[in-house]
Amino acid sequence: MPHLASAGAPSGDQSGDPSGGPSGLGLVTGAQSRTGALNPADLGRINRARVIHALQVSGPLSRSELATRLQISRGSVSTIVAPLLDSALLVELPKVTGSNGKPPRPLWFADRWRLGAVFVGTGTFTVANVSLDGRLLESSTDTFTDVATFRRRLLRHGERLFDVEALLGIGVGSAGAVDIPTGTVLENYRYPALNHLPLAPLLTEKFGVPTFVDHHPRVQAIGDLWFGIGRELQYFASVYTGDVLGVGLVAGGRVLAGPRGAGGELGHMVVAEGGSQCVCGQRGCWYTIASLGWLRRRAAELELPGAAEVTCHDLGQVTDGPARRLREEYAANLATGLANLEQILGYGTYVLHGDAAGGGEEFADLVAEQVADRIPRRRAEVSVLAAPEQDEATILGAAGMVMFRRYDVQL
Amino acid sequence: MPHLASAGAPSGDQSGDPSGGPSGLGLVTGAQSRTGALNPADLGRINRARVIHALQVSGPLSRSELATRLQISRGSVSTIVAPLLDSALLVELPKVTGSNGKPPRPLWFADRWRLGAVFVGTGTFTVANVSLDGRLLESSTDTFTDVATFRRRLLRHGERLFDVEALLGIGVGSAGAVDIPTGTVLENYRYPALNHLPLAPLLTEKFGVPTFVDHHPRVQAIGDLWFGIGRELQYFASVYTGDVLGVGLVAGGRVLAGPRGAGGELGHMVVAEGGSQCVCGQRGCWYTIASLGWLRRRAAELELPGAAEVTCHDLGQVTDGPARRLREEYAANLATGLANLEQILGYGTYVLHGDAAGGGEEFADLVAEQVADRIPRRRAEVSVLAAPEQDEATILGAAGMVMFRRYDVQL
DNA sequence: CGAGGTTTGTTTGAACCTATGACTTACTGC
DNA sequence: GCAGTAAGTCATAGGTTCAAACAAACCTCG
Repeated sequence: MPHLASAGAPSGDQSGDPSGGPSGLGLVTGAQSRTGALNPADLGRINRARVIHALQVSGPLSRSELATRLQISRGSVSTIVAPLLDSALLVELPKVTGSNGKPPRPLWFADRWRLGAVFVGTGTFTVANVSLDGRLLESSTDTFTDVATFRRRLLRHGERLFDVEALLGIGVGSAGAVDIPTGTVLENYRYPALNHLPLAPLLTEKFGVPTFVDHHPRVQAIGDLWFGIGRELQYFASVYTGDVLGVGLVAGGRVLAGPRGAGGELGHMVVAEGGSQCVCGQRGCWYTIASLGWLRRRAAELELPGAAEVTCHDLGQVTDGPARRLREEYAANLATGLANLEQILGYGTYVLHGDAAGGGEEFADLVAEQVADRIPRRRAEVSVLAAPEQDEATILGAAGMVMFRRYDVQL
Repeated sequence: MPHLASAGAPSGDQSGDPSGGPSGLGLVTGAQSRTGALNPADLGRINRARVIHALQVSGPLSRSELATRLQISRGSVSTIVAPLLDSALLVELPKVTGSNGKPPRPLWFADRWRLGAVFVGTGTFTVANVSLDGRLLESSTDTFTDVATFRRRLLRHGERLFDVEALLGIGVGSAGAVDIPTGTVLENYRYPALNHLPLAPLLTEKFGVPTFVDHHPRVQAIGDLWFGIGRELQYFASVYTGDVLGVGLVAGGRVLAGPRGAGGELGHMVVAEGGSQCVCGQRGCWYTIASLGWLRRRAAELELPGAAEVTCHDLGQVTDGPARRLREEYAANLATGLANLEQILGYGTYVLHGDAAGGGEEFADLVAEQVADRIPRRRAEVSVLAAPEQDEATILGAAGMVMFRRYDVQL
C-alpha cells in the first residue's frame, strides 16, 4: 500500500503530514488545472476530498457508511482513507457495539489539528482557533483604525491563539472586496484603512501555513455550507444584513465566485430608481431601504425610543404600534431585494445573517411571505431561514475555507 | 485496446455508435452521480469530454496539439481519441504538410452526424438541422396558437429536416419556464398554450433520440459558449432583450442553472419600486423600462414615425433629435439592470441578444459606458458585446446542448 | 458456552486509466 | 541520400476502483 507518509511530527512539506504548507497529501486545490485532463492521481485526490466533505456534512462515519453514501465499494473506501489515517488527519473512533455483526469503527477528524480563522470587519476584527470538526475553541475581538495598528494587533492575537505546530492553515473573511488569488484586500467600503494590504502573504509568512482570503459574505456562505444551516442544501443564498448588504451564493453544493472574486455586493443593486441618495453615489440602492442604517433613521422618524441603537431583534419584542409596522416595512424592504435574487437565480432558499437574523424565525417567515408575494407566478416554495442567535457562520466559514481550499478539488 | 465498438451503421445502444440513444460511448451525463466518488471509467468519460470541448472551442486539432492544450502526453491523447474515432464521432482530416517533421493529422467532427435544434418562442417556433461543427444547415420557422397545432407542425418540420439515421439528439430552447429533468414546459409567460407539454418525451418518442429541453436564455448562453462569442470566456452573462428579458449565466466555463432549472427571469427584477405597473402584477420591474414594448410605447409618446414597429437598429440609423435621445434612454435603462447583475455577480462581460443586439457594437458600447457609470467603484472593465446581426445563438445553443448534455460530464 | 447468523473491514486479482520513454513513421532541407 | 525534426504508436509501469472471497468481531439463541 503506497501510503504517502507515516504519522509523525508535523513538519516539512513532503512528509505527508497535513500541516506545514499546502502540499501535504497532495490535496491542494488548483494542483489540477480547470481545463486540463485528469489523471488517476487526480481521481484519488477528488475522492479523498469527497470523503472529507461527507464527514464534514454528516459527522463520524464508518468505512461502510461512507461506502453507501459515496456509492462506492467498502474496499475502495479503505484504500481511500488509508493515507488520511496515515497522515493523522483522520482517526478511528472507538468501536460502536450494540448491533449485530462486527462493530464499525467510525472515522473522524483527529483532534490534534487546528484551523485559524479571521474575520475582518469595518474597524473591528476577530481571530479564532477552530477545530477540524467546526468547534470554535477560542477567539478574541479587537479594533483598529489604521493599517499599522491592525497589523500589529492581528499578529499579536494570532501569536496568542495559534499553535503553529497544529495549524493547518488560516482562513480570512474580509469586508470589502478581495483579490482572491493574491489574498489582498482591494477595498474596504467604509474604512479604506486596509486597502491594498497583502493579507495572505502577511499571515503565511508569520505563521508558516497557507492562508486563504475571501469576501465576507462568501466566507459566511462557506460557514453555512460546511458547518451550518446549509449543510444539506444544494442551492441557497447566504445574505448578510446590517451596516452592509452582501450575499454569498451556493449552487450545486459549491460556493460561486466571479472572476478574481468579484460579485456579492448586493447592497448597491438599484431597486428604486430615482430614490434616496446612497453613499455609493447612485440613487435607490437596496442599501438605502434595507440596511440597519435605514432602519434606525426610520425609527427616529417614527420617534421610537432608542431609535439610534434599535435592532431587528428589539422590534420583535413589541407586539403592536409603530414598532410593529416598522418591522413589517423592514421585512418588505428586505423582501424586495431577495425577490430580485430569486427571479434571477431561483435558488429558493435564503439564509439571513446579521441584523435581520436577530429577528429570529418569526421575522424570517415574515420576509418569506413578502418574497413569495413578489414572485409573479410562484412555482416553488421560497424559504427564508434565520441564522442562530449565536452566529458563528463567518468565523467558522473562514476556518472551513481552509478545508475547502486545501482539500476540495473544485474541478 | 478495448475500443467500445467498431464504426458502422448507426443503430443500437451498445454498439458504440454515437447515435441511437444516450448510452453510446457511455458518455451520457448523469451517469456519474454528483456527490458519489469517481472511478477510472468516469475519468475516461471526463477526459473524452474535455477533448470534445477543446475541439469545439478551437477547431480541428492534431493529437499533438490536443496534448499540449490539455496538458497531457501524446500517448494518452491517442488512447483517449481512439474510441471517438472508432465510433466515428471524430475523423482524421488529411495530413497537413509544409513544416518539418511528420505531418500532423488534425481531428475533427465527422460530417455524417447531425444535431436537431428547436427554438420555441411565443407563438412561433424554429426547427433546424445543425452539423457537429456548429453550422446551421437548414431551418424552418412556423407559428402556432394552440398545443395541437404546435404538436402537429413541430413533428412535421422535424420529419422533413431530421435524418434519424444521422441524428445524435435534439435540443430545445423554450421561452417560459421549463422543468429540465423531465423536459416539460412549465409555463410560457405570454402564451400559456404549451403549459405542461411534455416536450422531451414527445420528440424522443417520435425521433428515437435523446432530447434535452431548457430555458431559452440559458440555451442562448450555451450557443455563445460553444459556438459563439463567448467561446473563450470563462464568465459572462448572455442577455436576451425584446418582448421578454432573460439571462443565461456562464461561470467558470459552465452554464449555471438553479434547482430544476429555475432562475433567469431577469425582466421582473424590480428596479423602480412603485414605478409603472407591470404585466406580472408588480410595479417597477426592469421589464417596464427596458423591453421592446417600452421602447415602442415611448417612441409613440415622442411621436416618432413608425413607433409601433421601431427597433433598436432603427434608432441607430438616426443621428440626432428625439430618436437619438430615446436610444440613449434605452441604453441607460438596459444598463440599470445590467449594473445590478454586475453588482451581484461581477462577471464583467455581457452579451446582448434580441432587439438590443440590433443596435450593433456602437449601441453596446453606449450601454457599457452607462453600466460602468453605475458601478460605484469600478474595479474592472465592464464589456458589453452585441451578438452578430444574424443571431443564431439560440438555435445553435439548442444543438450545442445535445453535445453539452451528452458529452460534457458536469461533475 | 458454543454454534450460527450478521455486519465490518481487508485482501486479492482484474479492469481501466494515464505517464513515461523508446521506437516508428513521414516529411523537410541540404 | 542523409541528417534533422516532429507526430504518432507501443510496451511497461503506476495509480485507482471493482467484485468477490475472506477474516474478524459481535449478537442471539439454544
